[in-house]
Amino acid sequence: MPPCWISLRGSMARAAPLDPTSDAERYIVPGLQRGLQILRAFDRQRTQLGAPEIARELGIPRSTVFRLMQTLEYMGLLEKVDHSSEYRLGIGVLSLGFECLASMEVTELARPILDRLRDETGFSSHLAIRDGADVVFVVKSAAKAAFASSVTIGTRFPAHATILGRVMLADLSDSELQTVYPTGKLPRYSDQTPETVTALKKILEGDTSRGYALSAAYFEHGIGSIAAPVRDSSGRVIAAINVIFQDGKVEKNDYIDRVLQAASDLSRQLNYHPAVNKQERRTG
Amino acid sequence: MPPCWISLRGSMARAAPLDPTSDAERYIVPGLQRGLQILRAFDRQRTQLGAPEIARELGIPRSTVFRLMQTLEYMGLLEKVDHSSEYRLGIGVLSLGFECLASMEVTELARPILDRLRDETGFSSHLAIRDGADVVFVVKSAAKAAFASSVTIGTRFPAHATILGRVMLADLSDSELQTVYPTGKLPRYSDQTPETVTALKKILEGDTSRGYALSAAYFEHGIGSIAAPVRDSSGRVIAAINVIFQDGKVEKNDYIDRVLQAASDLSRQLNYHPAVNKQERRTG
DNA sequence: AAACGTTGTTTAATATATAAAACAACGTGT
DNA sequence: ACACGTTGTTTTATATATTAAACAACGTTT
Repeated sequence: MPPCWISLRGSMARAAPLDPTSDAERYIVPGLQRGLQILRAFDRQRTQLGAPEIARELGIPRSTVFRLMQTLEYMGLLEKVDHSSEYRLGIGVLSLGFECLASMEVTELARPILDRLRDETGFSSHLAIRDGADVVFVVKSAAKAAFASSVTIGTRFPAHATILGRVMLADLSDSELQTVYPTGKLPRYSDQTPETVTALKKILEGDTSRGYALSAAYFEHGIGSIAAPVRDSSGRVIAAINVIFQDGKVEKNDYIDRVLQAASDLSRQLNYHPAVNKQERRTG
Repeated sequence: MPPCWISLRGSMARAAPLDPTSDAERYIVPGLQRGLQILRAFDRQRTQLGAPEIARELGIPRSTVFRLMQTLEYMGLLEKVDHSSEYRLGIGVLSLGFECLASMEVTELARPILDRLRDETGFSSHLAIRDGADVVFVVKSAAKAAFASSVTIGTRFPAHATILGRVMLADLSDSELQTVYPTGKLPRYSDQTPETVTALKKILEGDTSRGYALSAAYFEHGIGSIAAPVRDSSGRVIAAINVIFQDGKVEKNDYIDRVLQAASDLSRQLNYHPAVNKQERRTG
């Protein structure tokens, strides 16, 4: 069963602005906010929804949802499912997402690199970026083998529970970590997931000194992963590359260099110039 | 220079509702509509925009745009570019588009088929669906050669001017064509683009009898293409598969069967059962 | 340096969307 | 056949978003 935290509500406001005079939420246009909330109510599990269902879930009056959905249909973001009264996401939403992707330089450059990594290792490889406490997959090169990655582009995971995320979190300063995790508490997904920012930092220190991260038992048993950071010209980590495989069946060390190399290649294309004490690793 | 009709405004309302009592546009929520218009103002050419610019372009008061953009930022669909006052599309939009893709059965099934087609022919292959008078690319398998497809997922083209589009339009009845082209006039993109629905129908008849469509001089000189329709269990054309190549340099007939086979494979996976008089074609 | 055009942000009057209520049209169970 | 719960749609008073105008803070030009 697909895990429920592959949810798209990651970067999204859950509640309506509580206090109209509160700082960040002072000028929120409800019509727009709720319209977007409606769009986000659709996901892989629930691909088609009716107005009443959404109204209940979001706590918005039926007639308002009705109007909003009509607007969304008019804009091509929703479409009526056959002749029923339910809606599903319309192809119009594609334009948005892909324009976003297309405008990200990294993704353009990453594709051939991921493909090569996939060919070299035989594993599915991904490029992900961080959005707050989430990692978001933006490019994927699926393994040709029977065991291939099932994550799709746009999928979100909790950063602290994935290798990809750890590699990116490791670049943050203490104060930046504080911003990402204001409470200091982290949700658990397996018995190895760190529970507090302090515990997370310990793990990150190890990752940082090695320059890559191993194993993914923090999140899901049986899935192994190797990840390495991608840096831009300023030296900051802006993304991460990984490969995934069935844990225990592979000798991880054989692939670390490949992943590091791919990440390093991409970093170089982004005009990252490694510091002097950074050693080049190469296989063979 | 990239052509301007690779625009995402295809399925979108250009003007605000003119007459509030007119039929289809009676219940449009302006806040939502304009918020989405703002999102759509971003494209490959203009990846970052400021509020004044958008206000001018859409004819919306500055202060309104300001509020809408603040809402969009709050929802994770826009993000401030560094510390300037400009915005770019945020990663939040990915969640929308890809949930849509993920919910489309075709795309899941199409990928391996497109990859095989690409490997067999050496050309970039695509799956596209039709949205009104547009074709929208939804899956792509890029050629490994130097000459690869530059279209990205989500790209829109005028259907009547592309092979992919013709293959899908050919499945429409006269009345459906009427709905798609109410005026009967078609914009021209090359001297071979049909100008009227009547002229288009002539071409479509030929495509239908052959079961595939050839050559793309209707749209852009120098680009060749072969496309074939994908049908669902009801027998209706729901998508189309194509390969593209540099025109004149290849013997098209060598590849027609491959494309037909790929389209047929995908159709069969969608539970399409060909009619009795439909002959199976196979190479070798 | 002063005048000007930008732009980001806020205010306040007015135009407008909202949401409760009501209606119609279903299906479902009794 | 009737009562009941759904749902799609429309109305209408009221709550709310909109927008012109104004302010502040820039950078340019003269």
